[in-house]
Amino acid sequence: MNKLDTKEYYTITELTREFDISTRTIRFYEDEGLIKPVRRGRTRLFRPSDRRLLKFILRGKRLGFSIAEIREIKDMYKETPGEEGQLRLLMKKVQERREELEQKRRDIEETLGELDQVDEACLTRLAELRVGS
Amino acid sequence: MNKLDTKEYYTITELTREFDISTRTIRFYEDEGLIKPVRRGRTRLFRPSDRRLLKFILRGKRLGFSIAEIREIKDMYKETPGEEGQLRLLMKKVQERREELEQKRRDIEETLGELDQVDEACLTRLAELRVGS
DNA sequence: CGCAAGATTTACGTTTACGTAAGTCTGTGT
DNA sequence: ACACAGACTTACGTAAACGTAAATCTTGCG
Repeated sequence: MNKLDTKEYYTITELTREFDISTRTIRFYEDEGLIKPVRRGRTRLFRPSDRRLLKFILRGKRLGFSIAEIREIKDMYKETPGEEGQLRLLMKKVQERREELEQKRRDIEETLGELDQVDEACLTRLAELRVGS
Repeated sequence: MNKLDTKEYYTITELTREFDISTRTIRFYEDEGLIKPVRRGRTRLFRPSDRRLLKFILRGKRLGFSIAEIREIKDMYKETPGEEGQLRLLMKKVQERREELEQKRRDIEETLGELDQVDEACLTRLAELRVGS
């Protein structure tokens, strides 16, 4: 279906180039148990699912989450638990993360607003220079 | 005008309590040149502007920015430069940060969407349990 | 066959952002 | 006068997230 997702396997360097990260970083994530590529001999082979996971990790990093937090969030996607207590616990965690993300979103809006002000001040100043202040 | 912002000075512990951080953290930010509280003897006195700056720093941290990045962003607010070249440079930096923040925002939306899915799956599962799956 | 390219493991090094003593100093209440 | 709370400096310690170097291993190509 999707050309980008139909490739059987990716090599580690393909991924480092696509995402602009080092091999060390990818291997580190594997050490941390976040990715589990298959092997041909000693060589790692990354499936599309591994690639998606890597994307997920990097997205988390951009949002300032630690490896531990990314692991926790990843675990929430694992499988819906069967027992009610576990379900409630999971929903609680989901809610916490949601609130955290909503806070981040507010932080972003505020910061963007401030940047807009800087930008406007710059434009004003530029106009002044044109006229000759 | 604003009660929360009319206090002349805040002590370091007042701020640690308000923002739930340690004195070490605040002093560290001062060492990094981000805050410059005045002194009465050796004791630090934080003005409302220092408090706002601290808020700004913590907001940056929540968004995953490093101290160095926060410093850079803070410097963008400093004063609108007079020279055209500097103005263009500043506007370029502003634009870069803006794009970065917009990326973070997209990341947040995606993550929130996924969390919603988890939540829904939980609710479905709960309903099944009620009926007796 | 031989070698350069790209993969691997092992392991020590480094930066960032504080944590955590240890020892002082100072103002305030009793 | 004295203790005690709260602030300070100095400085070593640490967890997280990789960077980097060294020493193999494998494999396709001329």
